[in-house]
Amino acid sequence: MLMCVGCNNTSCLIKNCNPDWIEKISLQKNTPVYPKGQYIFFEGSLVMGAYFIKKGHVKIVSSNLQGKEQTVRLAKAGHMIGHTAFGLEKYSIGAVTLSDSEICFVDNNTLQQAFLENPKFTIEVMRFYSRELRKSEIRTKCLALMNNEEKVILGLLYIADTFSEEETNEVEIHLNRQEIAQIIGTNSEQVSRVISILKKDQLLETKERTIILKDIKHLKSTISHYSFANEY
Amino acid sequence: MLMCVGCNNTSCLIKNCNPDWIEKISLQKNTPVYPKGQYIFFEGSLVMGAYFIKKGHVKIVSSNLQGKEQTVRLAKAGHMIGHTAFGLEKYSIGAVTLSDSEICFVDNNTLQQAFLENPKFTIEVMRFYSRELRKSEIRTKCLALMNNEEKVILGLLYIADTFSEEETNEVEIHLNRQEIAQIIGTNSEQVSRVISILKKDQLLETKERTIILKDIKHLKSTISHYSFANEY
DNA sequence: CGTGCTTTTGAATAGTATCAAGGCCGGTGG
DNA sequence: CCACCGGCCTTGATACTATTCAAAAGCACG
Repeated sequence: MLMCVGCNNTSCLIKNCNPDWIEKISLQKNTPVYPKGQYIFFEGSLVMGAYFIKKGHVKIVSSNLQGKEQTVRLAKAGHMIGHTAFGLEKYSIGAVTLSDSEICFVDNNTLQQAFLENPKFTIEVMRFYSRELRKSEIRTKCLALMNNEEKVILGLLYIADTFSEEETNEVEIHLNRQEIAQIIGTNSEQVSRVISILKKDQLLETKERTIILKDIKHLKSTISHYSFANEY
Repeated sequence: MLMCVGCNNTSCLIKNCNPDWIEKISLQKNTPVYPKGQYIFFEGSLVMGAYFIKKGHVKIVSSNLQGKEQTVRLAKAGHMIGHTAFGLEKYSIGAVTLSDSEICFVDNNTLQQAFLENPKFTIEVMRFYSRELRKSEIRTKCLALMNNEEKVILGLLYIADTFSEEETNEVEIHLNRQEIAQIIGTNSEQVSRVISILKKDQLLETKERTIILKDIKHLKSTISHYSFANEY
């Protein structure tokens, strides 16, 4: 049994509950270990509760019936995925791990009670959703107005932001071309082309199949006219 | 002074506060009347509080520095716009009325206190943001995967959903081609072309400059393979 | 009844997606 | 250890879609 007290994930939203509730949630939740590439929940399945990422990286995906898949959000430790539903409701999105992950699941009933009795917790969850909504809306704008090259740069920066722990000017990316393409709504060939151009411009290197961004600041500056602040 | 008690907007989130807080907010808020086409707040301005739409329709917009504007969300009575910020923070988006509107403004301090003391209110605001996030993510998918014709249909349905009060199979739309184009990330010519096609197919009529959707159900069915549920 | 804006439509252009082929590993099995 | 196989990546050619440019028609307003 993994207790929340002593959990090293300082950004976990559950930490905003008061001590007895943190213990209550500790006892109720479970925290499976997901290997890379595993589904956490599927599009169309029933919502039983919410997931709090303790460790690892996750993509939120949505498909059409022809099987084309779009990645609509990336999430990392401290993020909440799934959502809180009253009664029966189905996920309109799915979630897949991008790296080995540990993810805490809390069921709807416990969550509802926790919300009612822990205002600070509820407020922080609300603010989390509010922030994510803003980010999603800025992404909508970018995907609507940008050309392919700009979109690829946006995607790489978004991935870098999600995957790098500390502030740095150099980040490694381990997603393949297809996965990057699905984040920005294009195909793997286009991603490959843009990466080739950026390689010529010395903005990144590729070693085997990992991409190494060499100059995050410069990359950011190339698309900075689309939004102020570092929100993807 | 417009008091919340007796306000006919049943879907207002503030109604979830307890009676004394509803009165407190009533006394503090103010409710300007905005004519059509008016800015409620600008991209880049300071966040002083949140706005609750009492009456009317609003578009949330975001621009790049070249002046191209994208509409990222539509909002109607009962929706909350702007967001709750701690300390100094700037809007990354702007809001413009699409029809004559009445919009209640509540400042940050009052809101913070209300959140702390009205769990039900906070929960409903959280759930509102959660729902909007899901809708935004489904929109991301649609805009990424759809072709132009499908996007126009999506846009028309989204507008119809926002503007029509009751469930009906026929809705009038009073936005111009340019405004529709900005919702789906294209230009007015494309919108015009698709509308011509849909007119030939008897799915809509145009009278002067208003668009009348004649068969919402049929329009929905043409893009139904992109998502289940009626979420835009 | 002009004047100016929006809409519509066509044609030219640019950009993106698709198709196809070859190269580059990494893994497997001889 | 090496050869082969399969998957991913890269690049080019082609087809297609969407954007841009332009012109004419429609409508709204003074």
